[in-house]
Parts: sequence; C-alpha cells; structure tokens
Amino acid sequence: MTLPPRWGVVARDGDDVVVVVTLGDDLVELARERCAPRDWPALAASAPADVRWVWSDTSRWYPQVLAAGTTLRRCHDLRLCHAVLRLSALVDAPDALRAATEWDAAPAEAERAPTLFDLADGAGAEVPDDLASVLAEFHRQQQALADAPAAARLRLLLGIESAGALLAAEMHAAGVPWSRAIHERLLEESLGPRPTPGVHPQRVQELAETVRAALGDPTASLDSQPKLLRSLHRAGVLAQSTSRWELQEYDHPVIAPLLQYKKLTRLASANGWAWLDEWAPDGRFRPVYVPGGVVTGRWASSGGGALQLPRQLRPAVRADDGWMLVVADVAQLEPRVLAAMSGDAALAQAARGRDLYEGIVDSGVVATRQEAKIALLGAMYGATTGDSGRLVPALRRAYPRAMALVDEAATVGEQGGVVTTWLGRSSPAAGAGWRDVQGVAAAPEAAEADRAHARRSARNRGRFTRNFVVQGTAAEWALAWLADLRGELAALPPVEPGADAPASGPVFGRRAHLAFFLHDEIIVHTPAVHAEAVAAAVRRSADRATRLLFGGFPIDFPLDLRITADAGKA
DNA sequence: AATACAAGCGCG
DNA sequence: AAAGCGCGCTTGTATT
Repeated sequence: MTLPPRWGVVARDGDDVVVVVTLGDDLVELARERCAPRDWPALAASAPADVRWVWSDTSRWYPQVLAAGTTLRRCHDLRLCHAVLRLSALVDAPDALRAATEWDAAPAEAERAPTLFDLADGAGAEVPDDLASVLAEFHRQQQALADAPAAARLRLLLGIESAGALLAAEMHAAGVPWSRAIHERLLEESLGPRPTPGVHPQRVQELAETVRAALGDPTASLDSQPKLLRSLHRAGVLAQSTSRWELQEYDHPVIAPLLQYKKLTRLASANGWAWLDEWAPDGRFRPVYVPGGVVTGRWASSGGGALQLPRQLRPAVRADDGWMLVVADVAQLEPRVLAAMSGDAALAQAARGRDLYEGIVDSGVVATRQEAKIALLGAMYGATTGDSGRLVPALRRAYPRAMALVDEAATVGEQGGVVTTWLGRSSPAAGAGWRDVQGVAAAPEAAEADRAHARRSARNRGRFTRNFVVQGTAAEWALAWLADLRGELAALPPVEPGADAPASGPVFGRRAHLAFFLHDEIIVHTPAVHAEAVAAAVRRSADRATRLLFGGFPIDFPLDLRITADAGKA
C-alpha cells in the first residue's frame, strides 16, 4: 500500500466542470477547482494517482481523458453501480435507490448528440452530471453499502464493474490492431475481387447460377426466404424453413451450393469491404463496448459487431511490427464457475487441471466428451428434450450440488422470484405482464389454454434465472480477471516511441494494452519485449480472480494462452 | 418514406 | 444432431 484511498469527484457546474479531490472515506475536501470543460482532464491527471474518481457515467467523461493522452487508475461509475445496487437482493436499499429514477438512463453515446426523440422516450438519455445530483447519488450508494450485510462482495462487484467501464473506453480508444491487407486477401480468396457497391461478388454470382440450375429455375430469387422456400418445394426439397441446419438434412444437388451461397453472402454483407472501410479504416478496429449491457452483467456491444467477429476473420487481427499479441481464453468458464459457487467438490475435481468434459468422461458419468458437453450445457440452459435432456439425469446423480444450484435457480424463477449472482447482481423482478399471466391461470375458472400459456411462461422464466446465476457469476470472474490484468499492464514500463506515429494513439502506442474482450477471452497487444511478462501477468490475474471470488475452494480456471503475431492461428 | 418485425446467422 | 441461455447485425417483408 502506498497512500490511503482517496476520492475525487468530476461533475458539471453550469457550463464549467468542477473537480473536487477529497481525503479518505470521510469526504473531507482537499481541493476544488472549476475550469472550462476542455481543461478538466489535466486537472484530474495532476491529482494523486490512486484517487478513485466518482462521476456520473464513464462513457460521458473518460473519453476526454484518453483524448488528452492520459489514463486514470480507478473510478466509481455511478450509473453502473446504481444499476447493480437498485436490483441487488444483498442490499436493503432505500426507496430513493430502488425507485426508477433518472439514474436508470441508458449509457451516453459519445459519438451522437441526443435528439428530441431520444429524450422523449428515455432511451439514450443521459444520467444527471451536475455536482449536486452526483454527490446525492454517491451518498445514497455509500449509505446502502454501509447498511448491507454482504457489503464486501458488493464493493468488489462495484469495483470491477467500474474498472470494466474504464477498460471499455480504453479498448475503444486503443482499438484492435487490424490488417486491412489480410482482411482483403481473405475476402478475395472467398468472394473474388471487390465488386462495385450493390453488386454481388463474383463467387456469389457463380454460386447463384449453380443453385438456380440445380433448382431448374433460371429466375429463382435466392435472397427472399418465402420465394426461395417455394422454389425449393418445386424442386422437391420440402423443408419448413431455409435455415442451414434444416436444409443440410436434405440430399439434393441444390443443397451444397445453396449453403455455400448463404455463407458467402453473409460474409460479404456482415464483414465485407464495406465493413472494413467503416470499422477499420486506419488499421484499428474500434468496437463500442457496453459494460453491463446484458442483464446478467455481461458486456454488450453496439456498432461493428464486436461480439460476432467471425473466426474466419481472426487472422486479420495482427500485431504491429515489433509488437505481439497475447491471446488467452478460459476453457469451460461457466461449468467451472458453477462448480465453485455450488461448492461441488466432485465437479471441481473433474475440472482440475484439464479439460472439464474429459474429466466427466473419466469419472464414468457419460461415455464421450461430446455427451459431457451437451449434458452440461443442457443443465445450465434448462434443456428438457433431445440428447441434452436425456443426459442431464446422469449429471444430476454425479454432481448433485451443482445441479441443485441451477435447479433451485430455475424453481425460483418459475415462481416469479429473484436470483442473485455470487457477488450480488440480482435478476430483474418478474414483470407485471408475466404476473398477470400467472394470475389468470391460477383462477379456478381458468381455461386450459391459459394454464398452458402460464406454464410455458413460467418455464421460460425459469430457464432465464437458471442461466442467470451461472452466466452472471462467470461475467464477474471475467471482470475480476480483466480489472487485475489492467493494473498489471499499467505497471509495465513503456517502450521508446517508434519511428512512425503509433496507430494506438498517444496513450497506448508505447505500452501493452488490452485490445479485445469477449466474455471469456482476451487479446493483449504488447511490445514484443514484454510479451512473456504479459503472458505471465495474464495467468497471475486469472489466479487472483479465482482466489478473490472463491477463496480457498479447490477450483482452477486453466487458460489456453498463446503469444503470436496474428490471432488466427489455432 | 419511415418504422417494426421475423428470419437467419455470427459470437460466447 | 439440431433442444436449452445471452447478445448484434443485415436483409426482406409487413405495417403505417
């Protein structure tokens, strides 16, 4: 430890910005300055490095700091923390926190001015950012934490949630190093030369001709599902839909070229040349991450499709000259989290130091790895039919504690209750519509159709809450991993600037930085001299996240990790 | 002409 | 082999 923890506040004050720095938890004021909006990042940067900055919304304030060429170490994002505290079953929050307020607004979008439409319906509206509102909300949150019996877990959750918000802004600013040349080569190999806009690429046109010939219909429309389905029926393919998994059941010469046609049109429209020009014009892919964007606590994304980057395009993620990528993902994150949070020693044992699914097979629970995977996913998702549903009972016998945890979460959800993750994020309460459906079905005179509807609705909600506890706790583990790693990377010394202006900008052009995060995998872009140190840090952070959440429980989270110049290699 | 929805497919 | 969780995006079609 160096200095005691300090708080800082950044808020709007009329047309100015006010920066307050305080000492300790008692909020004794140390310094207060007013300045023009463009000058506050310099003020904040001159404060002690361990200040925890309280502000309304990280996406509202932090990009300005990054644009000014600096970073901040810690923050308390009032909007995100409000969202957690408002719903958490672990706090006895006052009504002022519980009630829906202006603090429930959507995140600010830095790129886009709010329109009247946005303000009218609340979507895209910003949370308050004036000093009085910010201090009032901060005190409400501190009070709620002071009264909470499980405050330690909640404080951890709020801390990693806020660190994630900093990181989301930083990763957007730094970008994923993206090779336009490799992307273009992949497109040309699959699709042919770049077509003029509005025209199908050459390979797609050739496939379309092959498909139409196989259909015996030279004018068949392939891009309209109803028309395509009718053409297929005329050719004797009596599918119910045009989805891939159904079509591939049929043995007909049209199927193979049609599936290839769908694959290539998808590539061209979702990640083709237009995408490249829009999202990686300068050799950096900058997706907009939305921390806390999913109810379970996972991040969402908006723009660029960061969560859907096809594996096919991963080779285009390429380190700069003299730099390397450290690519790491957790094998079977969610089942491991389930083993730990349920205290299921048998499942934890099956997971230890190896492929968890192989561990289940070795324990004699099911016969093959594929069966183990299907069974476990089915247990966490609530499958009742098919192979998955058939295999779940064997799992229930072998791992009763783990299965009891997800079964209990499902039961609570079916009854309209709230479930909570390991660190204290609670699921939303059942909505009025859902309760109405159950109420109607409970009446003595209810029709059988109403009862069936209510049962289906209850099961649906049960599957959601069943998965919520696992997916949400997995998101917490991942955030803890990221937050710790972010600190480790910041402690590495920067390298000398290269001859060219660094594509990652003044902040990240000289030091290792996180470049990508997707649920259970990360990519760090690092000067090559630090690659080994970064790899070690990635592993240390994962171990610390495990101990931070689950203490001494004997569970491990092994990483698949490689140091590479491009992220495409297996 | 603008908007909402469904299908389909990409990711974990 | 195709059921069960959470997302975002594009396209075509239906609605207004």
